[in-house]
Amino acid sequence: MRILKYAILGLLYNEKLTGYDITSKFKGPLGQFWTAKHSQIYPELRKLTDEGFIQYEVVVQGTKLEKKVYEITSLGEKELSEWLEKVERDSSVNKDEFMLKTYFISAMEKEEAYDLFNDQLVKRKENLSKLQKTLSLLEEDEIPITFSSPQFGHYLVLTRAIEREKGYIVWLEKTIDLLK
Amino acid sequence: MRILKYAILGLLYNEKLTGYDITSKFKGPLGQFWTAKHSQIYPELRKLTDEGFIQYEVVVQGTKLEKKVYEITSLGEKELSEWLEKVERDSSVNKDEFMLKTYFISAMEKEEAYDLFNDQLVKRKENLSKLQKTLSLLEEDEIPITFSSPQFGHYLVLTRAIEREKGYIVWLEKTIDLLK
DNA sequence: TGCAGCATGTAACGGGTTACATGATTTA
DNA sequence: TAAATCATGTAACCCGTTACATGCTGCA
Repeated sequence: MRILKYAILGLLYNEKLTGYDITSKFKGPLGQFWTAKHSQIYPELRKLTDEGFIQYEVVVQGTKLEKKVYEITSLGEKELSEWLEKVERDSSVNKDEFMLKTYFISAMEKEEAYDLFNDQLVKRKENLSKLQKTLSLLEEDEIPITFSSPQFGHYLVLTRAIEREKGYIVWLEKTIDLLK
Repeated sequence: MRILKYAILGLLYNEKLTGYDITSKFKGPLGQFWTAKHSQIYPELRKLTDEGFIQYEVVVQGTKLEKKVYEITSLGEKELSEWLEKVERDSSVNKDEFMLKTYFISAMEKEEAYDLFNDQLVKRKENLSKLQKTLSLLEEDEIPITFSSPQFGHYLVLTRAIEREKGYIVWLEKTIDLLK
């Protein structure tokens, strides 16, 4: 129920951002666990502004380009806190089309399944190395990663995403062996 | 794009099922990676019937209760195969509300974060033990798990779900240690 | 006989994607 | 100067959830 609302409030908790910036954030590590397209973000920003959870300032870039720089209001911070405190009653299912296909593996030719699993293995490895590069960059910064630094959440999400990919890869390799 | 369509076709590949049966399937291990409510399933069954991918037979249960038992047509099998062969160009994001909150951990009180992580740990452990019980039952059956037995997909999905939960739990425990 | 589970549907609404649409700025 | 990127919006459509609505069957 309107989780995007909280994602935006959370992003604005630490810094002022434009709609475009928010869209970009979902292309980084955060995007491993939540995403939204700009076509969803702009109407949501409008709505949050109307509700008083955020406000914006028009900043002129160059000579003509007007951009809206959003910041969270105290009302918005309160709203964010309430969501953060609340435990979810039922964690939503992680839909995975590849695993759905796997469930129906008996309807495939063995060779076909082999190809499909190898393709998935390549993709997962690509994602893993991308994530590992991001982690290296984060660790290079030398900024100590402590609780209550905005880096901390970033770091936790990255390590979780990396471990998740590693686990997926191990399982894929094990399964590919069974298909030989 | 209409993945539920293929989920239903896949389920009907091995056995004849009613709408209710299909709904039940999503409550089992398959539901770890894909789900749908009956309110989505019945209209989809209607659509697939109109498209000629499935057909049904009315069976009377007891004295009055008429149920529709669906089976896949050869056209449906062809459609299913095409989907199974095709590699996904972009694997969809696994949305995870808990990880979204984690990204914003710097906006939480330490104690609050601690409670949240412990709650998640309990939930994940519960899910893990449920999955492990299901795996035991599957292995008790003594039916050899070979490629092209419908059990194989079931087995693969279960082992993947179990490994996924284990990885999540390890990460949660590691993070809880950091919060002490 | 009462209750859990079997069985099937529809309606309203909200979430999310794809496509349409436009224009400015920065950098190679 | 061309291309990539920054920047913002809308419209149509599909997917999915919640809620509404009904009735039968099997078992304790």
